[in-house]
Amino acid sequence: MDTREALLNTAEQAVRRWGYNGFSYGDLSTKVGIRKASIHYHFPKKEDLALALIVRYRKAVFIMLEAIATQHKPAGQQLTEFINIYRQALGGCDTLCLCVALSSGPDSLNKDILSEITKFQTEAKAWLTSVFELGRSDITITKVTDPEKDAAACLALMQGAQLVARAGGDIEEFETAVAGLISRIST
Amino acid sequence: MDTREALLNTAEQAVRRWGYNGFSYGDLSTKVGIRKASIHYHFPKKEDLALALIVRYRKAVFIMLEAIATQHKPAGQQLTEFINIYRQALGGCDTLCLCVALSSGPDSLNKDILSEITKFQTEAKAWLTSVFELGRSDITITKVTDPEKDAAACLALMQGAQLVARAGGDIEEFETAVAGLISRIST
DNA sequence: GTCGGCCTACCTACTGGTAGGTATTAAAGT
DNA sequence: ACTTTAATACCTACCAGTAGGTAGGCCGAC
Repeated sequence: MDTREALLNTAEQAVRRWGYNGFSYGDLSTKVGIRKASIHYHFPKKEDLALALIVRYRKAVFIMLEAIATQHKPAGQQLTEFINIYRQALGGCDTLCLCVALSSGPDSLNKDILSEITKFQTEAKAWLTSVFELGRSDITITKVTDPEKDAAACLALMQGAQLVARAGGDIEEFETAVAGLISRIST
Repeated sequence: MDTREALLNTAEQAVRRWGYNGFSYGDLSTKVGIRKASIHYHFPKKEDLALALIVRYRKAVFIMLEAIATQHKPAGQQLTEFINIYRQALGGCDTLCLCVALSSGPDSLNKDILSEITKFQTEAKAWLTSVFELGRSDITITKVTDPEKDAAACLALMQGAQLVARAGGDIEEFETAVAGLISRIST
């Protein structure tokens, strides 16, 4: 397997579980089976790794979202699939969306990483906005008045629901929190 | 000033800015003007400090919530004040609700702290549930069907909105995210 | 004379990061 | 064909800094 990719995969798991400060080059080295110093060959600074991580993550998510959009399903169904992404990202209530995990402690994060997080959120809101717009016209999402605000609220709800569910260790908390949104989807 | 309280105040600011790993006894010692080792006299382990922190925070918040509840204002107004608490907790977009800050990286957090977070969220949801129940009967909150789910969604929305706003560094992101909820409040 | 509250001095573990060396491979020069 | 060069991908050994935490002493107040 590609070492670089193995490093990214391992680091991603760690960050989504414990946040940016929750992993070290030392941890990575034992888990990937490579000496600590060798990691610096692939990612000179920890920030480089983090940046590569979130760029990869953002692209991966938006490949998924574009795939959903190009199928031209009803808006309600697209929204359901969006919620599913966040539900699945929770795993066994011990992982978060990488963006949520990183945006919670942006102390150690430099400008580039922070702007990547912002970019992720901007793109997500844009995608959601068009879904809510579609939902208003194809009537598969009810009570849509301002798609942009709905999109912002939806994204915040997903992130918050992940946080609450993870803290409680119970995915049911996620379900309860998003139930209201789901009930607006009409088949 | 009471040293113990000064430690808690300083630590709280730090945690709300940078999370649990974002402060150290070394930081505290310089900021409070006490030697590092002396902090261990007040809080033998860092976990002890964190626990004291969140217990104090939870109690403080619920004194505020009870104060709001006992005034017996319309539900819409109570909800507005709840939102205000979270808005103010954001500060200049560099602080979070202590619970949000802590629940984002629960690696280093032991059982006691985690159960305090859960307790906070349970109590918050209970408070919100009764507000939404009231809102349904006094008709100051619209579209209330399931108060419990509304409460869970509301709490998640607040936490998520804080996260998004903090990452973007713009309080307008908070406003946009909660606009939909606010629009359900009828005067 | 005991105890609260603080101190100095120190410890181990670990952090991210650097310096410099070593196989292996592939291309380039003659 | 044979050598040289260079890049890749790793290594050992080390660094300064910081983390949380401990041992034991000092001193004023009751």
